[in-house]
Order: sequence, then structure tokens, then C-alpha cells
Amino acid sequence: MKITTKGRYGLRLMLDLAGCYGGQPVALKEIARRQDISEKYLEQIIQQLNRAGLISSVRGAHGGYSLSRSPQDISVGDILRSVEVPLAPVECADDIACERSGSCAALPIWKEIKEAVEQVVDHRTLADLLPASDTE
Amino acid sequence: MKITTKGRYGLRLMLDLAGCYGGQPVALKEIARRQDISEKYLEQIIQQLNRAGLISSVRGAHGGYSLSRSPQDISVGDILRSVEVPLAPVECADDIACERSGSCAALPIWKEIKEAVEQVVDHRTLADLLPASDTE
DNA sequence: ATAAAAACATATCAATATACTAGGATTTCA
DNA sequence: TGAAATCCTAGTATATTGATATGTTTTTAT
Repeated sequence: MKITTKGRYGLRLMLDLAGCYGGQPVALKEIARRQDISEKYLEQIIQQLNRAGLISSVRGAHGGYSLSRSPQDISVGDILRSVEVPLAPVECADDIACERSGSCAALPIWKEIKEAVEQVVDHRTLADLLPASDTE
Repeated sequence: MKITTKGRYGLRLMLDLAGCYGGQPVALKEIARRQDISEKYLEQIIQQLNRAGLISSVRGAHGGYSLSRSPQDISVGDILRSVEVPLAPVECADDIACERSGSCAALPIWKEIKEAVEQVVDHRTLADLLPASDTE
């Protein structure tokens, strides 16, 4: 039931961008430095978030990334799905039936787990997680 | 967030034993055949359940395994923990702090996920999952 | 124009974990 | 005493993960 670094880094990356929301696009290099994650690896992850439409990018010098909508409109579930973190503990819970799913006594619990996880990640947004910026 | 085969096989194995609860010990070979899982691999898994005290074994000819307590007293959480399936998506959610856990904005969501999963697996027992045996 | 800075794209690779196999040693019953 | 079963530990192939490497394209500033 562990989550991969893609999911963890993806969320941290998005939280970083959420902290900069409203300002200029942020270069990946900056995020990588702040979060202490390999820039090249983050590049792959941020592209998935980009293709999923969660962020928008500006190419060229002084380019960078920014959230494509407000932090309160981006759920953790949106992010995890974008970087292909499966939310179900087994594929069958996503109705990708296996040979024995007809008689599988274990299936209901996997579905319950999946629903419980979805309940959490779909109801928490970046805004919920953002540390209160102590601007005075 | 995928569960390993150890977790899946472990639960199926226990459900199989739950179906035989009250009768004679069941040989692993039979379970392996019924569930279509490698006997040698199941052997390792069943030993973990044995050491955790969820099942008891009878050695020698005509030996086998049986649940050590009633199906309604064995939760799915008991089983998953016995075979070392982590219920938290990240170690930090289990209070194994990492360097950045002090300022980690992502930590709360991992804890929420962990608690949601625990809520499910600790409140479902083998008896809940056992198909109604149509003994008439 | 040109150089620098940044995003975009894809291939490759090393480390790790998973899933499974192998080969016995021990115990018990018939 | 031998067959059937549990017990124990080491080894191994495969898949996944996490990361590098190399380069292309786009844009801005000089």
C-alpha cells in the first residue's frame, strides 16, 4: 500500500506551486532546489501534470510553471491520478475483472479500501494543505 | 497504492481456512490447489500468519492448518499486518519521521489516508467476507 | 544575430523489491 | 520405517522504480 515517489514528489511540487499562486511562473530548477529533488526526474513528473491540465507552462527564458487553476480547485486526487498513482489496492477493485472475480470473497474489501482512499483524496485540495502564509 | 500478492494471497488463504472453520486442519497443499497459488510461496505466507498467532498448525501426517480463533474475531487488518503489508502510504505517516517532516505540507493527507484504510480493515472481519454457506 | 535559459521529449540504466523456486530438516501418523 | 505433512532458509528471475543522459525546441535579453 505504499505510494511511489511520483505521487509524493508530484504533490510536493504542486504544493510548492500553490505557494506561488498568483505570481510569476516558477522555473522547475527552483522547485527542484527548494524541494531537493532531481530536476530531471521532476521534469518527467511535471510533464504528466502539465498534460493532465493541472498546470500551465511558459517556454523559453524566464519561463516556468504555474497552477492552471486556484489551489482550492485542485484536489489531491486530481494530482495522484495525473501521475498514475493507482488509488485501488488491486486492479479488480476498478472493475478490471480477473478470472476469479465472480466468486472472489476478498473483492468487497478491496473496493471498500479504494472508496475510502478516494473519499479522502477527492475532498482535500491544495488549499487545505497549504501552510498558512504568515504575511503580516 | 497497490497491495502486494502477499496481502492478497494471505487474505484468500485465511478466507479459505475460515470456510473450513470448526473442522479438521487443512493441508496447505489443498489450499494451494483450491486457490491456484504456488504451494511453496504460500508456505512462506502461512508461516507469517502462524507466527502472528492467527492460525495454528498440526505437524506430521494428517496435519494442517486451522484458524486459531473464530472468523468474526480476525480482522482484515490483523491479516495484512501479519504479512507485513504497510497500511500507511508513506513511512512518515507512521511517525517514522523524515528530515522534512517538520515542515512537510503533504504529511496530513498521508495520515488521513492511513487512518481511512485502517478504519476499513480493522472493522471488517473474515466473517463479514465469508460467502453465506448455503447449507440447507 | 546570437547566446542563454527554460520547457519539451525520449532512451537508457542501476538499484530495489517482488514473486517465486529449491532443497532440505523435522515431526507425526499408520 | 516410510509417507505425509509442517518448518526453515537461501537463492533467483523478473518487474518496477527512481533516476540519468542526451538532445530538441522555444523564448527572452543583449
